[in-house]
Amino acid sequence: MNKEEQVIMGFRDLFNKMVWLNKFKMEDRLKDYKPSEVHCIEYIGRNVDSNVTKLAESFYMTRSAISKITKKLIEKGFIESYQKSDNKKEIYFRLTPQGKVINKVHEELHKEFRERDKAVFEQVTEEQFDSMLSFMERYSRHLDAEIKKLGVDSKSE
Amino acid sequence: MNKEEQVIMGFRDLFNKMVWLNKFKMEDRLKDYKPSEVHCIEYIGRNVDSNVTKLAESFYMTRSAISKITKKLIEKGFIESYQKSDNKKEIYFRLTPQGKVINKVHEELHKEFRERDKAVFEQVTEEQFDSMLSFMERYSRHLDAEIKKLGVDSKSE
DNA sequence: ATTATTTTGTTGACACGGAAACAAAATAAC
DNA sequence: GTTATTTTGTTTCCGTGTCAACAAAATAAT
Repeated sequence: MNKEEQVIMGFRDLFNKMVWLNKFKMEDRLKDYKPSEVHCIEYIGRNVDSNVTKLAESFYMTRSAISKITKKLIEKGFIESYQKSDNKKEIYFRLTPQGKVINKVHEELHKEFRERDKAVFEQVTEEQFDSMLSFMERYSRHLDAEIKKLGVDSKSE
Repeated sequence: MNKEEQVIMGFRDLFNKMVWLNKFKMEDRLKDYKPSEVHCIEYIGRNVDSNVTKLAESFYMTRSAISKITKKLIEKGFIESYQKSDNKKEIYFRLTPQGKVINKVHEELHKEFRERDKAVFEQVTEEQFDSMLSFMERYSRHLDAEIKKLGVDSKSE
């Protein structure tokens, strides 16, 4: 197995591991809240005028799925929807005070994760950081271009 | 946002993007086969004496899920189960000729993905590769240790 | 040897996410 | 200004994965 494959495979395994572990911790701390719900709360907390479409694109999920999650979050009172006077189609979301509490707990958890992984990151030099970041950015742009190709192709069929 | 967060977030976004795109391509080529099924076929093709438990641990999924997937794969004739004379409990899997065909197609696809991403990897120096790999390995071991802690704690409760 | 515990795999109920079909509003085309 | 197309969001149906409960075999404890 060459190094490219090692990077990809290691990448995948590491990611699965991290998601699994953090999900475990998350469910322990935020017992009644689903990961996807918390994830949405996080996004809505960070981005003003979030809507179903933006959330879906950001999470690589369907609008259908997001629509259901946000519906639940509204029922539970963590987010509320609002519209703008000049647009009767788009529906935006913002956190309620209750939602902000959840967001706070979520941020605390992330802080704990960072603390937990501090030792690993401390061994990384500035150059290594920059090298990894530039690699990821290049790779990401590359995939964006590939995805764009798909979009064009799928519509031209 | 500091560099650690950038790495983690970039990591997550990049991974989501890659999974989404490759899933798209995969479903285009292997129309009737589900990603999880193909994933299992890949693992069983690589590892002798695969069983439900090993697959579940490797994929960070429940035995329940794997049990259902493998059941389907047997019904479809892609894998077959066998046991050893000295153990009437454990059930192992191996690919059938038909399963090997799927595995072949799957490998072809991976080759295409590598080809597609070649340009990105060509810009990576040997030192950068080693640096990334050692980082991932360290991080992975670190998370393993954390997961191990969980196991001990959850049993000592 | 007998009993208790752990490991391994399966099943049924349920929740989550995707695909498709849909309605309503906004935008583009003419 | 009217019609066609696109965008945005929702709902229904269905497949997949998790959880909990379970049975059977293997292993540990005594």
